[in-house]
Amino acid sequence: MISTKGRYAIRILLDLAEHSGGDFIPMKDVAQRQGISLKYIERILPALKSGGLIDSVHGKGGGYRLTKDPDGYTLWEILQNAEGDLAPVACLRADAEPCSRAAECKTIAVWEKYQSMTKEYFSSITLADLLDKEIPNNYVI
Amino acid sequence: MISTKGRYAIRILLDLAEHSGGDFIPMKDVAQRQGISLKYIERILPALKSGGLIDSVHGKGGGYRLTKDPDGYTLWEILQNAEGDLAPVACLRADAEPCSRAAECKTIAVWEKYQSMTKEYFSSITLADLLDKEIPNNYVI
DNA sequence: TGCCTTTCCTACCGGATTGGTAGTATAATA
DNA sequence: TATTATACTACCAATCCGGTAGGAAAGGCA
Repeated sequence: MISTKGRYAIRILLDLAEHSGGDFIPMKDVAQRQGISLKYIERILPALKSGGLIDSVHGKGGGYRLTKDPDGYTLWEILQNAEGDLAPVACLRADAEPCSRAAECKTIAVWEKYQSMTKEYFSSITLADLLDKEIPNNYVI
Repeated sequence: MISTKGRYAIRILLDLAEHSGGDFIPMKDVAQRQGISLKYIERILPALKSGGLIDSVHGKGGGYRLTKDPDGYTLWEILQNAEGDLAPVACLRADAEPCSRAAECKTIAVWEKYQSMTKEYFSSITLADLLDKEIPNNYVI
């Protein structure tokens, strides 16, 4: 299951895309807008920064900024950076020890295909796609 | 991620499909063949029984038995019974409390589509499909 | 009746992960 | 040097994972 880390990462980057315009945005503002604690945001961002998705400057006037245009970010790369591995089963994780039953395993192909489907799906969606999805005020369920 | 519960459930049902032929099979045998502890198997099976996927008899000559032909079991129904909910994010779980940001959520549609893709994929595969997947002895990677 | 086999049920347990919070250090600016 | 913001580290409660343990209950058989 995709945890809050991955979901918040997407929301934070979306917020930056909406409010930045090239400036550095302090996370204090994002935290307030998104209703996520500043402290928790601070724990999520380092992974995104070390992945090159954002850069930052300290001090007054500082904050974070996207390094690319919104259509340059796929959900797949955001989730990979925020969550680490996104494997459907333990034996397909990058750090998995080799399985002794691999030779006779009848299900591994099922998981592998699911994994590649997952990668394809999230790779097909960019931040820019989500930016368009503003829901009108008069939207009624 | 799909845990051992779901994966073992598939392996156990596959084992029953291969070795049953209508008889009740004691889990002692399945445990030995599959290399899973009997005690752990005993914790997985009640969910499958209450879901109607298998039935059982006590005592000598007893054990478990499939209630349908192998092509009547989709991986989806097996996983649902063994794992419970298979939602990609917390807010799509059956027991989720309503999200206060739902109205402005730009990502919910992404998760919903992923969930339905997942359901479709695992619903398209039956136990019988996996039975055929015997890997020949001379198979070389 | 008693014994054996097998399912069924409940409790426990160590380790990892999740979803945070707290405190402080460090960098940059004014 | 005061302020603002990121960066880093430690801690914490709750839950989940992957089991183990001990027995109770049901059914078959001698």
